[in-house]
Amino acid sequence: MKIVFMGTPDFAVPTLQALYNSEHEVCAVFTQPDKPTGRGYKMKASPVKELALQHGTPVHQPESLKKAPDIAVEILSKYRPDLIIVAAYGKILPKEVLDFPKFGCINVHGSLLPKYRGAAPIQRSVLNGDMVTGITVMQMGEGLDTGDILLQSETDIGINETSAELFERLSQMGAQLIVDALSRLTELTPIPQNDEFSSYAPMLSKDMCEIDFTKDAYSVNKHICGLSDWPCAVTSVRGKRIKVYKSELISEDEVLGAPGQLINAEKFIVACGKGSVRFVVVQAEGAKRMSSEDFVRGRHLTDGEMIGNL
RNA sequence: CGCGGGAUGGAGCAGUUGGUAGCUCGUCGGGCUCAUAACCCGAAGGUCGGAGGUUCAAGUCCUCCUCCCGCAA
Repeated sequence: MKIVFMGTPDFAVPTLQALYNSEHEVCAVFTQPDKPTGRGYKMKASPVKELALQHGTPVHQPESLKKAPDIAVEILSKYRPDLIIVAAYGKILPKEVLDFPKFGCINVHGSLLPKYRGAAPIQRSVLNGDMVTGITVMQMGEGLDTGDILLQSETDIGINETSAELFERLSQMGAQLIVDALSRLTELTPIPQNDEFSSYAPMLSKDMCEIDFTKDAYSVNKHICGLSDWPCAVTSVRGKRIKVYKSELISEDEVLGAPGQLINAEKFIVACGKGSVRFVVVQAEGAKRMSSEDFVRGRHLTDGEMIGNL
């Protein structure tokens, strides 16, 4: 089949790679426009664009499909795809595009729909402390992640698993599930989503990053896991901000100290409202990401010291 | 040319008004111990990111460069 692929971030890369490895033909790729980003505002291409360029696939980066559906259709007319596959593209597809290919548009989504429709399904599932999540492959409709479900695959979320780690796993699962779906596309029966059980997973923002140690240890741990790698949970040590990339749940029920108190400086274990967590990977301002052992070593932290809220 | 912090033995940090480089850990050797990631004794290991400059003297001051990071997008 001739396929047009639409996607942007790392999550979409394994799926695109799987398509390149398949017998299908990726005739064009759509991705978000390059953006000035990082220090110095250098222009940066999306991960999907990088992969597409390596394979010499034509890349299109329209600002909006919805505002100019005629242009989108004009581009698609050049390729005449049988199918469009969408993975975290980040733009709304207008009806004209959805209806263009013979087999319509198929989307890979990082949650068990109808749960967690929207931008940040993976992080939200971690933040909320869910035990299970998964991948949904669906036929796209006009609403936001509301299309009929073709295939789903579940996976457990590890107790200390970060969003970044889950991202990696789910992106591989997504690629596999798309390949499955393609191989038996005509046999699959689309199942409508039950809107009653739907929920929305809004984008993450930086104002939610501060760690609240008055919460129980399970929640604090999930807060840290859910926000890693980005935007990343933050707290402060001796008046300086630190990011916490990875943590471990140490204990859950006992009250071990004031919330935010270091109960084991050497191991970087911090008391929460109930229970405690251990910081595993942290990063100070101006410094590299490092293990908490290294961080603690140079700073000579002491037991009983308070973390956060400075 | 968005704002700002940093680069010091293998790792993480300190280094005061410029005067021969310290700390915690690791490594190696030895000791204690039934034993240990524990404890004791000892040792090795640094062109202080790079290039210039000021000075009797520069990790410390000035200039340029490279790399890393925080904020903001």
